[in-house]
Formats: sequence, structure tokens, C-alpha cells
Amino acid sequence: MTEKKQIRAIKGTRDILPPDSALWNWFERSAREVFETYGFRDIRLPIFEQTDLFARSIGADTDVVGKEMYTFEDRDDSSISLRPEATASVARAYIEHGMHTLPGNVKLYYMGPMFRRERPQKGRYRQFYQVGAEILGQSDAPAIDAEALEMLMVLFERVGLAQTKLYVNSIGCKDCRPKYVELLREELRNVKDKLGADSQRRIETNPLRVLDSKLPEEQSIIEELPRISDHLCEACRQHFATLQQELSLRGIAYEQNWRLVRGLDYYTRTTFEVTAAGLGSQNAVCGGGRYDGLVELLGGHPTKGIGFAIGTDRVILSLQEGEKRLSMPGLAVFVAWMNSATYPTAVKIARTLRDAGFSVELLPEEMKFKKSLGLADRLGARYVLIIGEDEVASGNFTLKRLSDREQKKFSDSALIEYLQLEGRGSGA
RNA sequence: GUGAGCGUAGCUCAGCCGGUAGAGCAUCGGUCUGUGGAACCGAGGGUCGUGGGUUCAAAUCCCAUCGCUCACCCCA
Repeated sequence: MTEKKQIRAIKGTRDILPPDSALWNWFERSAREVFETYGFRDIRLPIFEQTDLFARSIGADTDVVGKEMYTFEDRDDSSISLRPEATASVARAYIEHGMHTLPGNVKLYYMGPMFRRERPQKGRYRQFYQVGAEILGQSDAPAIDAEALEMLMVLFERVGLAQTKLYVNSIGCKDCRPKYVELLREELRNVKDKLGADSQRRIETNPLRVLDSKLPEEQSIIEELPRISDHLCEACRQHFATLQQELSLRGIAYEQNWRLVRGLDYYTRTTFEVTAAGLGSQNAVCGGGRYDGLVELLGGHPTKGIGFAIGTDRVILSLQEGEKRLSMPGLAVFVAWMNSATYPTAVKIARTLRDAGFSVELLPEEMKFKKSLGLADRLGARYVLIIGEDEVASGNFTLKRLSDREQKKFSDSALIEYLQLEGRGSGA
């Protein structure tokens, strides 16, 4: 009993406290607003799923599934994993609820925590948050991809994310990609001895990932490698070309990056990534792409799909580095009462003000008047409602505005009317 | 999983050629009994990350360990 170990948050998890939480809420609210103008609707998904869902969709051999998932045995011995991302869950839900019968494309967005057991660093946590959107349906029209990217960039623009850069690529389809991968592998074998150990290993396991390498000494070699854009099949080439036209039509600035590959197996054709200012080496705030085979892979009808996931932690980090500040809504009225005789009146008026939607602080115990004013000030209240014996006797309450010390008397109905007008006037 | 840097009060840090733990800010109280932000006075708050070693004596020197941070890796 004497030995008390400090209990702390698990490595890679953290508490998001006020006032930071206000910035988070604001960003998530902005995403909802923008997404809904594009016809997307909220979907709430489980935090954990059968391990198999992720193994089959993301790929059993990927790092995410192979070594980063929080997987455990449930009491009935089934294997469960905390979700490392949500696209797989959206696809699962799409199939499970027969959403292919819904009219048009199914457009869904989600937000919430994801879990990956990596070594934490700037912009990377074991419990991290994503805001994502998915479009599923029969069509793979490039306009769908373009609209998703437009929506994404509109959101970033709206929240004032600095120095955003959109990179797009096409990694081909199940027909042309394997041929390219084989070609790439052969080329890589020729230069194997000039590559680092990681890249050498990937020649056999996943040659595309070599393109991602940051090693300075490998850069000149990688630049000489065959590029996917020269080896797409006709359909994929067309798709990518039309996508670029669609982006220009919408005035979306982008940069083609032939080395952009994704680490999840389900991606096909369009892939993209957005980077922003103020981050460490984890500078991607969003990643996504097309996944036309995913629903079928999970046992549904053949379905096209595209989506993205925004790393909320990183967006917030970037906004904060950019000195983004929110004026907290704060406390509207601090109710200061004088002594036990005035207390019942204070309780009632506080309730009335709260019912009218104002943020109200009511002292829980008697306090010297001077002290309570000081407290109101430090709590950031805009007004102090003074309830002393005079006020109780007359039924008129004194409202003091802290910013300029001005005070007026009101009956309780006139008080609410006045506060509502004031609130509108100040824009607060 | 690998590497590097850093661990003293809630926060920012001082003390570190060994000699019984400090400041500023914050918090709480007082000066101040119906009118705030200031000033002044005072209080609470620390197993100096943890364990071991050297020593008469360790926040300080040595070793180990844990934690945090950043980078590799991976990715949002």
C-alpha cells in the first residue's frame, strides 16, 4: 500500500487538453462542414475488428500488419486487432450493409483514433487520429478522384494549413503493375551491390518501396530506374491523363511524383500525398488513393473505390507551428453572490442563463466579493452578474462588463435580452 | 527493432570541480467586510526519474535501468 507507482499515459498516447482541444474540435468541425457540402455522410466504425480484415486488405506482409498492429486474443480465442486505419472497415461495412444497392456513389467520411505500435516521434504516435473519406461505387471516373482531391485541398485551404503540396501518381492496375514490378526488380538486381541493405532486401519483397528510399547515395541510381508512367497499360494511362486534366479544370495545383508509392497493398492507379509546413520528418498530412479491388477481395461485388486519410495530429502540429490560435468561446457570465441569503436567487438565475445557452460559472461557496471578481477575471468571464441583498430585494440585477467596468441594472428577462444582443454585436 | 540527446517543484530553469534543495511564473491565503487585473507579505508543493556503487558525506562522480524527445524505419 505504501508503494505507489505513478500511472502515466502509455507510450505513444497523449492527452489533448484545453485549449488545444478547441483547435482539434474546430478542425474536425471544419472537415465535417466541407465534406458535407460535397455530399459525404458520417460513418461511425468500430475501433477493433477481426485481425483477418486488416491482414487481407492491407496485406499480411506489410509493415503495418506484420509488425505494427495491436493484436490480441479475445476470450473466445478469436484474434482481434485495434484498427491501424479505417478504409478496411469502411469496405467491410459497405459489404455488410449491402450499400451497393444505394443510389449513386456511396460517399462516407469518418474520424477517430487509429493504432500502430511504432516508435513515437514528432507527428507519429501509437494512438493517432485520422479524418478520412471514401467513395465507393460502380464508377472509377477520374472526376471522382479529382473531386476527392478538390475537397481535400479546399479543407486545407479553409483551415489555413501552410505550404501544402499535393503529389499525385498512378501505380497502375492488376494488369500492368505486375509487369512493371518485374521489370523494376530486374533492373534493381543489376545495381544491387550499389544499394543499402534495406533496399537490397526489398528487391525481392517489395521493389516499389525502393523508390521511396531517402538514402542520399541511392538517389542517383533511383533516378535512372524505369518509371511506372512509361509502363502503364492504355486504360491506366488514359485514366491518369484524364485525372490531370480534371485537376487543372478545378484549378488544383499538384506535382506528379513517379516515386510516390503507398505502403498498403490495396492501392491501384491513383495515389497521392499532401505535405505541409512545420512538421518533422513525418511531413505527410494526408495520404490516399484508389482501391478498385478491395471490396471484391473482401467478398463483396466488384466495386471501385477511392479515399484518403488525413493525419489530424500532424495537421494540428502544422497549424500550431504556424501560430494558429483560436479565440476560445470562453465564459460568458460569472454569477457572484454575496452571502447565503442571496444564494438561492443566484442558483435560479444561473439556471435561467444556462437554459438560454450562456456559459455560466456559479460560485459553489461563499467568497469575499473582491475575490470573486478577481476570480471572474482570471476565468476570462465577459460579465459578472452581481447578486447582493439590494438586487434580491429590488429584483433588478447588476451586470458588470469586465472589459470596461461598465455596469447596468436589469430585470431577469431584460437581462437575457441584453446579453443576447451583446453577444451578437461582439461576434462572440 | 536501431541510434543520438535529455531527465531537479504544475511550468521554465539555476545549483553539478561532492558538504543537509533554490528562483521566476502558476496555485492558495492575507493586506482588502458590495466592485477585478497591480503591489506587498506569507503558505503549500520535490524520495533531485529509479536502483546500485565510490565516499565520513552524492542533485553533483561511476554503473545499470526506466522515461521523454528527435532521427532511422514505416506511414497519416
